Amino acid sequence: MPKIKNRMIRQHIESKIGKALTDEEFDYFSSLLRNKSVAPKEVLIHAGDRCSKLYFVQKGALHSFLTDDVGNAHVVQLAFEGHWISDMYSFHMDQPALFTIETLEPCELIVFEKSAIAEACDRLHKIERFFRILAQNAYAAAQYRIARSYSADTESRYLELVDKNPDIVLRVPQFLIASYLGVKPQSLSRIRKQMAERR
Amino acid sequence: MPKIKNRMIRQHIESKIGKALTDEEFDYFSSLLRNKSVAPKEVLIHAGDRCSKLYFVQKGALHSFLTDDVGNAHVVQLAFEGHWISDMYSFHMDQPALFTIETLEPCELIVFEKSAIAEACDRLHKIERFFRILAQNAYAAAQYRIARSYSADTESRYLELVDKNPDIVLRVPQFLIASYLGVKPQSLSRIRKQMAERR
DNA sequence: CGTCTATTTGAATGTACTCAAAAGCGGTGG
DNA sequence: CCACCGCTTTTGAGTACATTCAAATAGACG
Repeated sequence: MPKIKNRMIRQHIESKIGKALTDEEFDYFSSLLRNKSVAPKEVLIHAGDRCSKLYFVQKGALHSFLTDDVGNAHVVQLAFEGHWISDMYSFHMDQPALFTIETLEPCELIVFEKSAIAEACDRLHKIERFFRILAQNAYAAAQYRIARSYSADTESRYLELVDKNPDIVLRVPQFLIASYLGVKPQSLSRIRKQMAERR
Repeated sequence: MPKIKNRMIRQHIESKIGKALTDEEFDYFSSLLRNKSVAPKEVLIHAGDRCSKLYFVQKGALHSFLTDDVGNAHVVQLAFEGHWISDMYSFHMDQPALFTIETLEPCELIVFEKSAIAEACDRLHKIERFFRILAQNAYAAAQYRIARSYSADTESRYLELVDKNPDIVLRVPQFLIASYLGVKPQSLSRIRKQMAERR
């Protein structure tokens, strides 16, 4: 029953734009999107493909990563309930995707096609605003992450990550967290050991 | 004469949204912004302040940087003609600025106040769209930069930077370029030496 | 219970770092 | 015009920290 399943996204939109959608507006918007269930370890987007979708996470966890020339994977984003994930570079720039996006858990997603978003933005000013705010928030978060990567060491960033996302250590394997923080799993293991030894 | 001075921004907006603004629309928009000339080495935003402005660079060069706990500066953005610069984190999140923004050359800027942008976005759907696309592009560029920082070494990123911005070596001191690339000036100097030795 | 993967630990290595000093470069004033 | 000054860039030498390689331990799952 999509009305129930999409309640989360309606609240999400309304809270971002700071005003309510009419039922008519939301029904229209709702008709443009679809729900998708995905098993763990499924790849939604392969690096190199074109990505013309945005995914909203209703339930589950995913990560995006890139593989460098020597074959090492680097986690770029970890996404949980209420987050968005996609290859924004590919989506907005019409270029091959930089990242691969893969589920970590069974996921309930809402899929937004690029064409549907374009249409909704044309038709409803409120939806255009929503996506403006979404992009701004994402950009601000990216800036913050860049800032932290310069100004804080791995230990601080690990603690901040766990603090903001307490269940991350249960839901995401440590080697992916290490990768997200930009270090090797051995290094994160040693950092955690040091922290434990200091109590 | 503002009409002439703002022609650049009008073209910029129209090219981003893919349609023309009426004279009426642009005159209204134009009335909300102001021009500003700034001498080199002037600080526009101090880290820690609230930043409620966006700057569009008509002429000149600027950089944003943050200072870490041990006093090292890290360049986050280099902005030239046709670019935007601000502390987007502060601007969108209403938090203290992460970065300091400083001119490198004499600059001609267009200043957008947050309140003016909010008003223009309310009034004109086209302007809302413009700022959506702007934020999306900025985010995509940030993702690309993160991807490159993982997958390419400093030498490749230096070459890419110079390639995309040939006059950067003339306009920006090398130690700032090094900082932008995330290394010490000594390291960039050595990298350049190695490149020269390989011919 | 056995297999596969993740995590931990150890030892050696390497790359960028710090400290330090010299050389280069640009602008100012004598 | 040249000498000096401040700042940037280069170069050298030693260091530190994450990395690599390797192996052992621990956990998860059929």
